[in-house]
Amino acid sequence: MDDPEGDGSSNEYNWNTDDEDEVFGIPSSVPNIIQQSCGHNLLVSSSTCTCTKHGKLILHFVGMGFSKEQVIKAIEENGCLAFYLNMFNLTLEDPSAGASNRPYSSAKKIDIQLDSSDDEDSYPGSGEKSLNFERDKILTVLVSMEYPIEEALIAIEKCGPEAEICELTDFICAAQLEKEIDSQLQNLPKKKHDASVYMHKKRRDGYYFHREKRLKLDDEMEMMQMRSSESMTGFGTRNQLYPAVTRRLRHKVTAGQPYFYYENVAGAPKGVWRKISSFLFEIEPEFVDSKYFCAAARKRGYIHNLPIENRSRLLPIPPLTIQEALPTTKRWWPSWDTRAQLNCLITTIAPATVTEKIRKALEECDAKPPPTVREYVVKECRNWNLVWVGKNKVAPLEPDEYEMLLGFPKDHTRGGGINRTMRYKALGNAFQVDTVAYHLSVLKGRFPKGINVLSLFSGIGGAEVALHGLGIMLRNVVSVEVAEENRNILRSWWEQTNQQGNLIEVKDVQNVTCGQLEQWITSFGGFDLIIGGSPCNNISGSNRVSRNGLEGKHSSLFYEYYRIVEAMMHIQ
DNA sequence: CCCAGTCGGATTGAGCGG
DNA sequence: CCGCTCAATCCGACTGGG
Repeated sequence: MDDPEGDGSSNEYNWNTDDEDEVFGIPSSVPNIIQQSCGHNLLVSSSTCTCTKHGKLILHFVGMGFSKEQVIKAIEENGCLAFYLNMFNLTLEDPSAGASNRPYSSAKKIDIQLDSSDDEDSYPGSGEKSLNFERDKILTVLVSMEYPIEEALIAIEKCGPEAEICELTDFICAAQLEKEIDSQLQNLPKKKHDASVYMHKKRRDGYYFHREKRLKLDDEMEMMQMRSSESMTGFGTRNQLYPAVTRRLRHKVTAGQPYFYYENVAGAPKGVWRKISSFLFEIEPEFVDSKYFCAAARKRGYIHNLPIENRSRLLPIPPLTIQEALPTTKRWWPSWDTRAQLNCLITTIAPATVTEKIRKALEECDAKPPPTVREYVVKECRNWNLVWVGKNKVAPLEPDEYEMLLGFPKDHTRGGGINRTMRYKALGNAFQVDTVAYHLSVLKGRFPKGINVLSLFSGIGGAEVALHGLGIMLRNVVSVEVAEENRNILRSWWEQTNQQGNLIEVKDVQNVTCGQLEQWITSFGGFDLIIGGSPCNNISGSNRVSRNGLEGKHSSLFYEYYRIVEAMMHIQ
C-alpha cells in the first residue's frame, strides 16, 4: 500500500493527535524516551545524546513494535548501523521477540557483510568514530527508507560525509533514473540536449543535471497528465467529488513530518510543475478547478502530504452558478449568454471602454441582436468576466463579489486604507477558501487543542479563514507576507473573529531562517502545518511581459518555500 | 491557423500639494 | 510647474485545443 497514513489509522506513530505534551518530532504515544534518557527536549538540535540524534530511528522501531527501552539500549550499546542490522535480524529470525504486534513484514532481507575494518579498526580516535557513526546513522536512515543499501553506500561515498539526506536521496533517485533514461535514450532518435552544460558543473550539483535531463523527458507525460481537461477538474464531474486519486500521498520522505500544503496556478509553462514536484518530495500535484466549489473557475495545482480520505466541505455549500450567486443579474441576463459560471477571478478588471462598446453595440440593434453581435458580446463577457447589471449593460465584478465567490467573509478586504485596486489585486491572488478547506478538512479532529501553522505568502489569509471555517482552533500562526496592506487585512480579520491564539507577523520570507524556526519551535512546540502558495506572476498565462517561469523575479520565491519546508522536515 | 483563457505589468493621465 | 500617487487603460505573450 502506497499510502500507509491514508486514513490515519495505520500510522506507524500517530503523531498529530495529542499536542500539549508532545515533544517535537516525538509523539506523546512514546513520550518518555527523550525525557527519561537525557532529560531535555529533543528539539534542542545541538544535543548529541542518543535519543536526540536518533529520535526518528527510535520511532521507526517503536513503530515496528519494539519497546523503546530496548531500542535506546541497543543503539547506545551497538552504534547505529549495527543496531539496525541487529534489530532487523531479530525481526526476521524471531518475530515474537519484541515485534509480535507489528512484524516488519514489508522488509526485505539484506545480505551485507559488515566490513570488519569499518567495524573495529576504523574507530581508533573519537573524531573518526564520530564520523563513521554519523555515516552509519545516515545509512540507516536511507535503508529504513527502503533504498538499496548498495546504492545508499555509493551515494554517501560520492556526496561526502556532510551531505544532507535529501541530497543523498536525490543522488540515488538520479542514479536510478539515469539508468532508466539511458536505456530509453537508446530507443529514441539522437538529439542534442542543452542540459549537457550541467555535465561540467561540480560534483555537488550532479543531481541537478540528472534532474534537468529527467524534466525534459517527462515533459510530454506531464503535459498529458496535467493539462488535459479531465485531470484539471480534479474530481471527475461536478457530482462526483470523491474519485480515486492515484498519486502518492504521505511520501516516505515526508511521512510522520509536519503537514505541508503548496499551491500555484495549474497552467504553468511547460515543465514547471514537474520541477516543483521534484523539489517537493516527488509528490504529484492535485489539480483542482474551484468551479466545483463556487461559481467561478480557478484552476490550481496543490502539492501536499495530507490524507485524502474523509474530506468534507465547508457548510453551507456556496452557489455554483452565476445566477444563484448573483441573483440580481438574473433579471438582465439574456438567454443567448449561456454562461453559468465565471472564469478565473484575476487581479485586474475590464476597462470601461469594453463595457461601453458592448452597450453601444447592443443599443444599435434594438431588442434582438444578430448572432455576430451576440458572439462578440459573449466573447468579451467571457474574456473580462462581465455580468449583466442592466438593460444592455454589463459590468465587471465588484470587490465584495470577489470576496463572496472566493469564500471570504463580506468586507474582508474593505477599508482600513485599502483601495479598490489593492482589493482586486489581493483577492485575485487569494485562495478559493472552500477548495482549500476541502483539502484541509482532514485535519479536523486531529487537533482538538488547536493547530500551529506556518503560513507562507499568506496574502489575505485564505488558509487561516479556511481553517477557522472548519472549526480548527488557530493556536499559533506565523504569517509571512510581504505586503503591508495584506498583513493589515489578516490582522484585522484575526481581531474581528476573536481569535484566542497568537498571530506572529513576518514581512520577509528570507527572515525565516533555521534559527528563527527553531526559536518558534521551542516557544510553542513546533508547526503542524506549513501552508502557502508561492507567487505566480512569472508563471501565470496572463502575464505577457515577464512570464519567465519558476526562475522569474517573483516566482523564484518558490525556492524559499522549498527551503523552509525542507528545513522543517529536518528540524522537527 | 485561429481562438479562448490566463493569481500581469508598463504606460498614461487625472488629481493633488507644494 | 514639478513630483508624486492612484487608478484606468493599453499591451498582445504564452499555451493547448479545435
